[in-house]
Amino acid sequence: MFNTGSDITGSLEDYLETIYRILGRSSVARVRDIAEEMQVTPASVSPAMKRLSEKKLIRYSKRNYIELTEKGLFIARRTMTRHNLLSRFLTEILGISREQAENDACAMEHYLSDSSMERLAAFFEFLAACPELQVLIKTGFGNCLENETEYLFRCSKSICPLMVHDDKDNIGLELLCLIDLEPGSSRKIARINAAQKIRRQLIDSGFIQGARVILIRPGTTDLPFIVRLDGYDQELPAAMAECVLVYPDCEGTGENDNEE
Amino acid sequence: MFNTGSDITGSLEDYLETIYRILGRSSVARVRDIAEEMQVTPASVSPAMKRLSEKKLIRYSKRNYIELTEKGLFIARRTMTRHNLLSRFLTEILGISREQAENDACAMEHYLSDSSMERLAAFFEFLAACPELQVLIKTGFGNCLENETEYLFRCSKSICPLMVHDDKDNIGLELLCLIDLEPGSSRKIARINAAQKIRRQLIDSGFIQGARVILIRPGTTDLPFIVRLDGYDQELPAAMAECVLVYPDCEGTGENDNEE
DNA sequence: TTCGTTTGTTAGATTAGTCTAACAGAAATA
DNA sequence: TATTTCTGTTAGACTAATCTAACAAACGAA
Repeated sequence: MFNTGSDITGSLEDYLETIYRILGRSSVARVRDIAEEMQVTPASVSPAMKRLSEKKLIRYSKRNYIELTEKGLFIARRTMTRHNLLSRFLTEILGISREQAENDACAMEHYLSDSSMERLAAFFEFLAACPELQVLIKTGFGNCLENETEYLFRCSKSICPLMVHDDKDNIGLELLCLIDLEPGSSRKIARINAAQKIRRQLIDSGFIQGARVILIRPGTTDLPFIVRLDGYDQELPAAMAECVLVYPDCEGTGENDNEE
Repeated sequence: MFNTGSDITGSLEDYLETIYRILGRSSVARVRDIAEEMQVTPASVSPAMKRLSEKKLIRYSKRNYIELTEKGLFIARRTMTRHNLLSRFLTEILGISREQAENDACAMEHYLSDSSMERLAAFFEFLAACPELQVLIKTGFGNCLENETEYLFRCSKSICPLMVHDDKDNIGLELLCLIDLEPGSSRKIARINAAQKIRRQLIDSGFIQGARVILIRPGTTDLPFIVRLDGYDQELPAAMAECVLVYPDCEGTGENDNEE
């Protein structure tokens, strides 16, 4: 349905990757092994092997062992590498659980382009070359995630020794709350100051750092705020609007300007 | 084929997202607009609208305007948010071109789990709260990418003021080259010291930072090295093996230990 | 009001991927 | 050797998504 980089489908890439993985730990790969590993029936594997065989990605004659061709090996390895890179990013940088990361990576690996893959690989090399920076990111971000109950992102000297600004409660420049804006003002979101359910709801609705919001109509505890995002007006109960912190200047920090 | 988070397919999520985007900029959404935006024929859109209608994600009666239901709006927004997060990560952090990033994000957005999405959003908030760190990552990584011809990752004080180790040519601890290892030794990869084609080939083959390699048989300029990776032996011409730098100790730096 | 033009639907084909159920070949066992 | 078990294939059904070609409805303009 979507492009996969190679000229084969995501499903076939998965079959190749699975064969690769099996051959990496045992001497032969059979239909049954593949079916088991991929949680499909052998009846699904058979025709898939036929398709792979036609595309000259595996060597296979009926009821025999399965071998990867040069070309098949290449695609399998590349897919596996994408998988590893994505999975490592999710676990090592974002701190996602191994299981969830594997899940996500399994699906996304088919759609990461060559250039993105290369950059992601370079990113890990960069972090490896800068161990101090890597530690800073991991512990800093880890710290932020830990006090999830209050979900306050504070950049203090204890987290980030780079800080040049004063070690205030906040991040140096004061943030505004969405509810304090004048009607009609347009700002960029700096942070969602909420945890759990409210945080999830706001993020699902597109309230992410760097996104631009316009306050259309202020509200009260009874009357929801109306806020424009992506050119779309949506209602926001006061309890939620309170949690949206924005930059004080219209342009945001300028750092993340990705508007046209 | 793969799980999408919502209980609908990636294709239907795309339709919802497109409708959302169209309604964000104009007052009505018609079959023709959707077909044009998604580069499919109107004959493909019609049945898709029927499927969405059955799932109560849009309100649609034949030959009329298309409206999102509450539930459809929710899925559309969440998909869009995932898209934006992925696209921003690819452009802002990895420095991928906007076009390529859009492409990748378009496909991957359907498979990023809720928890990963939330973490990615938090990651941007974290960087926003630590502007110094953000600058460090962007400029540092950017610098590394720039001198692509020699593709040397050096962590010098000019890039990273955090450096506690000496400002040597290399990253503090000396790296070894794969070709200098004793046969049978197992090391983690630190960096690929090559650009362009050789770099691409090595990465495609799974030679990424943190991956474990075992030198099975040393080679010469004529005889390729044999190296084990993912339990798989592969031949590596000397010219390529020379570019693989590994950590001197068996455990790697310990930072990225993701072996079982 | 009538006739193009635009817009949307339907029919029918195709591809990919999955399943269950039935069958076939090979290996193991009695 | 005969029979049972394991393994793999095939047939047939189904779903999702796309296309082309033909048709139908609505709109606009003369």
